[in-house]
Amino acid sequence: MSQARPAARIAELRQQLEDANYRYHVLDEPNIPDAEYDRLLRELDELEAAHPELVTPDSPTQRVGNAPSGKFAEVRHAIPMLSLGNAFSDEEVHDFVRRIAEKLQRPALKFSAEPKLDGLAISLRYEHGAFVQGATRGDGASGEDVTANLRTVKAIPLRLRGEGWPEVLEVRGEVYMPRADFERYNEHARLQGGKVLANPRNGAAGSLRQLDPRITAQRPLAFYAYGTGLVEGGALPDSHSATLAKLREWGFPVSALGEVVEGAEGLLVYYRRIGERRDALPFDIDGVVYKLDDGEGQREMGFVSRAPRWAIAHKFPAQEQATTVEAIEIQIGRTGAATPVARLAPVQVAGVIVTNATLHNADQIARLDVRVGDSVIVRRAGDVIPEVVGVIAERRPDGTQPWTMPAHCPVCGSEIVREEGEAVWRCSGELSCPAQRKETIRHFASRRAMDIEGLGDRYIEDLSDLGYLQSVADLYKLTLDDLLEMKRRADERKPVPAEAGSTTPETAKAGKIATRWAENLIEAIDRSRAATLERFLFALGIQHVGESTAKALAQWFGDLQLIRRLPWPLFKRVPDIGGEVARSLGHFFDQPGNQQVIDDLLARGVAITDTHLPSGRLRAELTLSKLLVDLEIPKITPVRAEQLASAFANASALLDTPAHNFVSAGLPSESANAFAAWLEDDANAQLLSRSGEALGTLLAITPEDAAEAGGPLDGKTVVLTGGLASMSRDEAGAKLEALGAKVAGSVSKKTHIVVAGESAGSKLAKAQELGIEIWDEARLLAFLVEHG
DNA sequence: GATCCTCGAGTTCA
DNA sequence: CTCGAGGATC
Repeated sequence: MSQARPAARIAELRQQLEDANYRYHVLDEPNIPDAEYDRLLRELDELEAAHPELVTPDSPTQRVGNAPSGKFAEVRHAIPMLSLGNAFSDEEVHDFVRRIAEKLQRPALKFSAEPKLDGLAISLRYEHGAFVQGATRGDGASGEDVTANLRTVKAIPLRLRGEGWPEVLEVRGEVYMPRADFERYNEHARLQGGKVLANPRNGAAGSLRQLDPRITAQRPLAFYAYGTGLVEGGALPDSHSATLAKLREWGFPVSALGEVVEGAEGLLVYYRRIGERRDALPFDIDGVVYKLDDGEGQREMGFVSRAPRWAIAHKFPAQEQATTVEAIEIQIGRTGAATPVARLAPVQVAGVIVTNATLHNADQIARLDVRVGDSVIVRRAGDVIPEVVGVIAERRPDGTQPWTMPAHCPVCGSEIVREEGEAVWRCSGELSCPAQRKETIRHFASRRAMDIEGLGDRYIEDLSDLGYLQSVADLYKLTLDDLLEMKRRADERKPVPAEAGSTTPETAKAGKIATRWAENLIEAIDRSRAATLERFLFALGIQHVGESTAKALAQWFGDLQLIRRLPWPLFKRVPDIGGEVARSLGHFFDQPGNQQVIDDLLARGVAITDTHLPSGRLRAELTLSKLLVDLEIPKITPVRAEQLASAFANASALLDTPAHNFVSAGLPSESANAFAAWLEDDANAQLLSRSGEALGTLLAITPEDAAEAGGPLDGKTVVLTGGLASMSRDEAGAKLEALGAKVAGSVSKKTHIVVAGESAGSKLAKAQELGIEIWDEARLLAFLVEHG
């Protein structure tokens, strides 16, 4: 750099920075890394500081102004910023096209179509190529002067590029916040304890209304141009698409998704294509906009009140809606978990009517401070499940109270309690609580458990309320007559609105249908009698025992009679079962009521189809030292357990042993005393004795051969995502497991292969990010064929 | 004790 | 799908 010619260097730096900006925001082809950009900007800043006389308002260093202005001035739009008519259905789009075709008497109309960003409409005024004023849309006739804030938006050029632009040019477009930037900003704000933005749209709007442009400069705002306003001292091309192309040349970002399409069919195809990509786009859109492309046609169509007749916005079903909370009720789950659910005034969100939304737990309610009577924003996040995003504070009616968890279960009246350090509150009624009983039955009968088809929620409700089902075992006691009687009584209880003049033949028909239903259900229950151990264990609904743990238990121990009598520390020999889960299993089997249910189930014909000996892999795990560690005795570390195990032959030898004998075994006196003290508790001594016996029994029956048949996928972790055409994901998972793979539910760096089916989502994205091997369905099928 | 990875549990509507 | 928490690992 030559000190003698700072002006030349300044001009060069500005050019480089502007080019970089243009390539980044308009062409989407960055040419220099961010760090390099920052370096150039710093150099320019220093040069300008040394030569203040060379600073111009359109320099890239001058984006962020200083003094907060007091208030926004009003700006009158030379040409009003119009609103657009809306279309919500295909029919309305056809009407729109038909109206134009009739008036213009022209077939094959061409439209310029582009996504409608969910941001804030603004107007930018350029005089002789320099950005002089920017305003919000306001009411369309006049808006607020937010020039200082708009200058901080890097996607907005401070001076126009190229040539041929009019002396005065107003550009219209949308300021928005890209979704990823919004998330990043919020994450940062949360960490700093700052204010979190409700959604990208509000974020963009709020950012532009900041009085201090230095705050706006920190917000990740972006911009797309979609049209023009006043044009003086020059002319624009006479079609919308060509105008957009010109704007792009002059330095404005223009949506890359814009297209020129023909006729109503073309518009609808475009609408669907964008709709499919909606979730994957980096920004929120609320629809697409169609504009008649040629200027002559536009002029001929003219305006109706304040909207052009040559353009329309075709909206997507709203993903977020406002509604009111009519009540907050709690639901009791299978484990007694009390989940608050908001009852909402019905509202259409993303195509379905939503009346309920989970509030997860009491903490969540406290965080959002949702109250009965509040207006709230409801969203169907990504998939389908509605959630309350936030409260509209301004609309809170007077006299509302913060919500609190009720002290008693609304179903059984038992106390609702919360374990130390846990997030969930639980009804303490256990199986005396009808709600928990019903949920337990529902879980038992569910598809992935015993798979009793036709036993819907309503019937569980009725059967349970009318006393036919005290426990899951009673399912296998039901007779055809029971079911028919139940149905009759249930109908009496809550009669179906009786149709006047209902005739006998109809009643007979209803009777036939009921009989048919009952027969089918009885048959389904009968089919479920043959169950795998894995499904059966899962169906019991033991806390912390889901499908995966149930499967591990079945594989390692193989026999229900063994499992149901195992002291809890032995469960810890199975990988992924720790103290918490082991105790939960022990607690379940310790309860006589549960053992009775199991006995009843077996007595009524439930038969485990795959009983076998414990897995050979278990043998290596069956040592006294491991058992001693699993008992969680204070001061007994693996090293101390090892010492005890080598000095004593078995668990019973440890009983009734004075502490000094433990010291002779090599234990420090502290550990020896702690162990002796632990043994003094009868319950502990008994647990040790029982566990020792169980250890011996297991050792006696566990086969020696630990070798497992090695499959081609041994040791590989596979994740399935998306839909497969040739089989269900479950089937594919079973086949992969048969080849030795471990099928996991989520992608991590430990994953070896991801099988991506149709419309795979975030898991596929994550796999690509982590550079994990990805198979499509064809690859999977080829592999399965190759290996049997 | 911290961190990463999984699993369990709960949830909506047609 | 998302959250919370249990288990494994360093």
